[in-house]
Parts: sequence; structure tokens; C-alpha cells
Amino acid sequence: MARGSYDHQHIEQKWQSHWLENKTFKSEIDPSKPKYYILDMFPYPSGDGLHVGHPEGYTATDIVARYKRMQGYNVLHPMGWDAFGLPAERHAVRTGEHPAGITQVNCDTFRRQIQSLGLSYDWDREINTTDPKYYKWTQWIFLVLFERGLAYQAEAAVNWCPALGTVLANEEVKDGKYVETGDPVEQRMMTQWMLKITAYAERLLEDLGELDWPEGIKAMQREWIGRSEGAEALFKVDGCAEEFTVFTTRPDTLYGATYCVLAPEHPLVGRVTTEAHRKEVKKYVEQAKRRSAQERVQEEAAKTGVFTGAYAINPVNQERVPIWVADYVLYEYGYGAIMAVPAHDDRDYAFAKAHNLPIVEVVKGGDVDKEAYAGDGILINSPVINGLSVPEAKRTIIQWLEERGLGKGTVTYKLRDWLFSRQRYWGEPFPLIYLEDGTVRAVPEKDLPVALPELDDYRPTPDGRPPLARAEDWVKTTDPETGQPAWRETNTMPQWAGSCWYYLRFCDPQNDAAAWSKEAERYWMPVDLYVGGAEHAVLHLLYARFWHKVLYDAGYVSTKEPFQKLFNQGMILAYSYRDEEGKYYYPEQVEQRDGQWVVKESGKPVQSLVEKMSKSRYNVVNPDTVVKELGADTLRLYEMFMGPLDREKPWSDEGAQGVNRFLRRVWSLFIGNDDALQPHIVDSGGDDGLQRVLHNTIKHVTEDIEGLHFNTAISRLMEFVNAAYKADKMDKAWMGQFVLLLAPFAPHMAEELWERLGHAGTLAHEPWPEYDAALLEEDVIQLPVQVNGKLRAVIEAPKDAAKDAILAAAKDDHRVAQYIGGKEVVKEIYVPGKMVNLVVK
RNA sequence: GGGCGAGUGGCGGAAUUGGCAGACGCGCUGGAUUUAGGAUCCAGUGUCCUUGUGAUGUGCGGGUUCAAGUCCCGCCUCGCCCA
Repeated sequence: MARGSYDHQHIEQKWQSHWLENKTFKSEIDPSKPKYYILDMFPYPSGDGLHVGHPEGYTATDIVARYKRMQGYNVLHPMGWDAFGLPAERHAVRTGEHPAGITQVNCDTFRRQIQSLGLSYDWDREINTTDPKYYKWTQWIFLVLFERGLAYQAEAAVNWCPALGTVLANEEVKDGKYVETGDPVEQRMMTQWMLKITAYAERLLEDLGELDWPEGIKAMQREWIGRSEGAEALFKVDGCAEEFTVFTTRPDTLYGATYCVLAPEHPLVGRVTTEAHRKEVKKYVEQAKRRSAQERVQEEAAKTGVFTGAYAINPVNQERVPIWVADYVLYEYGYGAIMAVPAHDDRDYAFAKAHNLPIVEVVKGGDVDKEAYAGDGILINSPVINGLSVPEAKRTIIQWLEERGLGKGTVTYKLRDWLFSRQRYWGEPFPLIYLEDGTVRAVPEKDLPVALPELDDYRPTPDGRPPLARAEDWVKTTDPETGQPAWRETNTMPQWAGSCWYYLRFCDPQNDAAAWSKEAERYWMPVDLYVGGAEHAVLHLLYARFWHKVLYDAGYVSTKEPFQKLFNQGMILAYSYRDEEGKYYYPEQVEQRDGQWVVKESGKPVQSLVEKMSKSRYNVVNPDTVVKELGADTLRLYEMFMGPLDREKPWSDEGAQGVNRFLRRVWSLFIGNDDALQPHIVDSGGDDGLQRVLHNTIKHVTEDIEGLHFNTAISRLMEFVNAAYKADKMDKAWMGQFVLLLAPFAPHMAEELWERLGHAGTLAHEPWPEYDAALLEEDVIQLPVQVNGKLRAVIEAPKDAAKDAILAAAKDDHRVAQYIGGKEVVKEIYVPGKMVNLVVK
């Protein structure tokens, strides 16, 4: 390393040690200062270590944290580990080692890697969800839910994943597969712990309104909650005492109901089916069990179903309509029974066509010979509501039903209760015991945590019980109240549990007497800015909001919502190279020849793609390598410079080099070959032009950080450096201001330069530069002149010249004169300070 | 099918309320320097042509306006979510 050149390794180690040793970023409650809580979605510390996607969000929050600190805020910026989870458990099953071991190793790796990026976390607040001191309070919150009647056991059709040997939440299953691994999932009836999130459906929906979140994420949550207004109507079964309730969003179409459908699981199926149809119905019900809910409601799926032989009475017109069993009706949704209106519902239409059921039009506007019509229109064939529009008809018929006790207006939600137990080892044990008579008792708070028992083997028991059942001594216990024999719950909580409240623990992470103190919660909450991937749009964010609202109701937190502002960073992708056979090549194995990518050795053409990073695509970029070769400042700066934070963008090694070149240019601007401050940095008397550029830079960098537009903020810093290279002399004070602007983005270099400018200690708490508006503008401005909307000249004019003077000067310009010569100027437009347009004829 | 978002040079991307399209960076070209360059510095770089005081240009086709990447109408393509 040549004397005086930019030695990123030395500088970065020096300042990272300085920050750690001096606890530069330690934050404590200080009522005299405004607080700012900025949080990253904490990672699952996987064995692969950090990938370049992690530093993207972390750098963004770090920039804001450092910026806010310089603005005088008391910043809470913590990091921790969401460390329960399947990979560690699989490792334990394979090796017989306790998962805590590998978890510890992985956390250490993550911490080392994160610290190597120079992120300004308060490491005294580090937490780990697998630490008994942490999960003690996860269990405590579960008991809050339990005691408020929000946790219950139910025999439910659950998503069973045979490959994992556990059940999954609805949210974790898509298209019949586990979203993480793609393993198939099947339906099974099991007794499980459920959390009554549906009790909060309305509030989870309503309170979205006040949040500063991306509209897309709010829309996804609204859709997931799936509120629908409609009515329930009572159908009597013809010829017997049975009756059933249907839910419909279209009570206005009751007169068009030509048949009813019961879900295969509906208890009435067995009771109403006639002898003649019993065999067929039974067979169908068996079949339906094997199809997942997702398969059953697919629009393209064949509309299967069988007739029960029974008829129902339509409550509005007393007509007999056949009762069918079909699996496109789900038992879990509504009442598991529908009235079918083929004329005005696509699925009912397809079913009616397939099974030759009548179609009766009751809303005008479509052509029911061709397809169902779901739009608005005038009601027909419906004596009570004829002539009304759809919304009017809905109101009227609901009132009509209510008056006669045949139904009522009602609201349903798509949201289901949250399946909360998993048949795994590496999760929080439930703080519950069962007595001999089946009574469920909460473990008293003083006995928490219920710690995970040691096991020799982490697999489920041979008879299919969860791994915890192997710890017989642990399972067998006594009821602390009565001394009776008791048995512990052997399911564990899902991974979501720990992440549902970690943001609260960060407020008061060492507290042994409570999950958090009221004082800490009141001072730090809510989270002012929460940054993470959009993949958590519904799951984590909905679960955490739910728990938070329960804690609010119980008086443990003071805000209705946990995360005031949310931002989703986009994924970092990478170029990959694939030949016709689908074989991938490393970037260094290929090159471009005449615009075509080929394998260097063989000349075989390959396709250049932009894809997610993965080992199998040979396109993974390792942050450790980048930090070692180019430095953490380069990695941070490049990830922020690539493009808007919320967008997907491809990694490019050349782009990273370019940013590194910029940093080296910054360095040489300050430090000469003699390793001393450059002589062009003077105590006073710098070039005025550069001062103006500086104030422009301050203005724009400040605005861009506020808007999280880091890519343009960095381009502004680059513009300043380009301008500085053209200047002869630069004031030391200005250069200090520039260093402060650079600090949130490239903190190591900024600290080093700050020190070399003669300041002692860290710049972390130096006041953020402010610009002088008077210095921003030049006295003489460049003014574009258009003729008929086309640019013809650029003239110079005093900044505050009068309109007449400007127009005269514009017309005077010889290039402009050529275009207006001999023509009549019909309109003259002057946008002050911006441009001139002369319209000629 | 419905909802949301996006489409700008060879590439990543800039462009308040409509007001100089292409900031900044990569790549490329030329030059300087160097034993060397995959280092550094300087200059150039949307496209086209007859190289000009030129024409044209932000997915496609219309429209509004003195002026449209930006606003309106109709399409096309891609991404995500829901069905």
C-alpha cells in the first residue's frame, strides 16, 4: 500500500474498533431529546452467512440512523437474531448436536459480518429469540393471550407437511405447497392451538388507514383480511325439520338461487342425503378430503359435485331448490353452505352448466345465455325488489329478511384463526400443562421460562408425537397449585412468535423483571421507521400487529400500532449465464463477443439473465469478499447507489468498482501522496463557485435522505467531488461540511478524514450541515429560449431581471432572431427563472 | 379475470407543481502519463443524416397544451398480489 493512498482495511478496522470500544452508538432514555426508533427486520442467522441482500436494508436504516443522530435525535437502532427455526433443527436431527450450538456459531458469524459493515447498532441491546431470558417473555405474552381467551385448542383441518413432519399456518401454504421449501402439504384433522386473530379482524383492517406504509402492502393486508359485507339467509330443508344458514355477498339475487351447495364437511350432508344418493355422496365426500382448499377453489378446476336427493326452500319465494354437495364450497368460510345463483356468479354458472341446473336471470345488464353477469343493474323476476338497483336491492331484501326472522345483514372475513402449534423441537415450549381430567392450566409467571429439555434425538417419536414427547421426565410434572400429576404440552410455537414482539424487547432488552418497562415503552415506541423485505407483507406484519393490539388492550403498550412507517427494500439480483441445455456458468467463465455472451473456452453461446442470487445459478456475491477487496464503505455506497431502494436491481462488479473509484477520488482530494492534507485545502479563501456547489449539495443530500432517495443523494456527493477537482482552492470548513454529508454513507472514510482535518474524536454527533439559501443561486442564470416549443438558444440573464427585459434579450439573440425573422410573434411565455417560449406564425 | 406497480441510451438509473430529456455511475472511444495497464488523469459518448443555426427521440396509437417522460383516452409487454 503506497504511502498516502486509501487503505480501506486499516481505516475500517480502526473506526469499527473505536465505535465498539467507546460505545459510540449506545442509546439511553433521555427525555430532553426527541427520540427516533429505526428498526431492521432482524435476520434468521442461517449457516450460509450474510448475502448482499442483507446489507441493503441495513445500510439504508444505518444512513437514516446516523443522519438523525447528527440532527440531534436520540436514536434507537438495535439488531438481534430471529434464531429459532428449521435449518438448525435439521442440523440437530442429522448430527445429534443441540441446535443451540449451531445457532450460536451462526449468530457469531452474522454479528462479525454485520460489524464489518460499520453499521451503527447499539450492541448492548442485542437480543436472541432462542435465549431463555428472551423466550421467557414470549411465553409470558402467550399467557396474556391465553388468559384473554384468545388461545384455544381446536380439532381443525390443518395443513400437514409430511416432509417436515409438522403442520403449517394457512399463510405458509400456497398452491398446496410449503412456501419456503415447496414440499407438498396435505389436509389432516388434528387438535391444535389456535390464536383468535379473527377477533381483531376489524381493527387490523381499520387501523391500516393511519399507517405510513406502502399502499401495496396495505392492500395485501386488506385482501388477506378479506372483509365482505353481505347477508345470511335461512334455508329450510323440505320435508324435514333441518335447516341451514348460507352466507352471501349478493342477497339481492336470492330470487335467482336455483340450487344450494353444502361443503363436503358440512354436518347436514349426512342427515339430508336420501337413501338413493347415499352411496354416491359418501364416495364424493371421501374424495374431496384429499383435495386442498387451494385446489378446490381454483377457477379452472372442474366443478365437481353430487346431488343429495334433498331439496331446500328458498325463503323469499318458497320454491324447492335441489341441495348438492360440492367441494368448491369450503366449510371454513362463511357457514360452509351457499345458495347458488348461476346467472350472476361465475363459479355457480360453470357448475350449473356442468350439471344442467336452471339459470334464472334477476339482474339486467348481461347475457346469461353466454356467461354470468356480476355487475350492477336493475332487478327483475324478484317481486319484493323488482326495479331496484343492486345496492338498493341489497338493503331492501336484508331488511325484508330481518323483519321475518329469515336472515340478517352480516360481515364475514376471509381471515382465519392462526394455527399456532408446530411439532418441532427448536421453538418456544408452550407454558401450559394438562391435568388428568384434561384441564389445561397456565404455568405461573414465576415458573417461566419453561425451558426446552435436553434430548439425545431431535426427531419426532416413532409413534408420530413431537420431539418434545421424548423428554418423558420433562413432560411429566405436577400442577403447582394442587400437586396433582400433570403433563406438559409437547408442541412448540411457530417461528413467528419471537418476531411478534422483538421490537418491544429492544426498548428494554436486559429487563429481568418484565418484558419491558412502561417507561422504556412510552419513550421509544412506536417504531418510527421499519425496513425489511416485502415477503413479510402479510405474515410477520399481520401477526405482530395482532399481538400488539392484544398488548394494547391489556394495557402493556401505549400505541395501537407498532410500526408507524414501513419501507420495503427491493431485492438485489445478479446476472447469470445459462446455455441452451440450462447449464449455468460463473461470470468469470463467460465473455461478450460481438454483442453475444459466450463461454470463454468453448465459444458456446449463453444467455445473460438477471435472476435471484443462488448457488445453483453460480451468481452469488459474497459481502465478505467485497468488504475485503473494496471495503465496507464501497459496499454500502454501491448498494445505495444502484437504484431506488424499493426496486429490484442487478449487482454489477463494475458498478461497485466505480463507486470505489469515487471514494478513492474523495481520498485524494483530501490526502496527498505525502499522506498529509492537500495544500489546496486552505484555512480561508476557497473558490466561491465551490461554496455554492457545497450549499446545493447540502440542500439536496438532506432532502434525498429524508425521502430515502439514497441513489440521488450519492450522485450529488459525486457532483460535489467533480466540482472540487476543478477548483483551485477549497476552504477547510467547507470540506469538513462535505465530510459530514458523506458520513452516513461512508462512515469509516468520513471519520478518518474528519480526524485528518484536525478534529478530535468521532463525528457521529456533529451537527448536520445546513445550507444558506442565499448562497444557492447564481446572480446570472442560463435561460433556455424556445421558438414554437423548440430549443433555439440559451441566453444569460440576471437572476431577477424583469419579464420585458428577458423577452427583449431573447428576441435579440441572433439564433432566435433567425427563427422569428419575418414572422409574427403571437405569444410570449416566460416562466421566471426557468425558460422562455416564443410562439410565432 | 380483478387490483397494484413498471416500461427512458449498450447497461444501472436521473428529471418538484407539465418547462433545456438522459443528472450521476458503468461500459465504450480518443488523448496524456507509464517498463506495463485490467492503475490514474483529461476529453467525448441517445439515434440518424447531407455534420447543420439540422432532423429525430422516453413501449405503441390518438388527444389536451405555447410546452407532455410527466395530464387524458385506447392498446401492447413485463412484474407482484388476489381470484
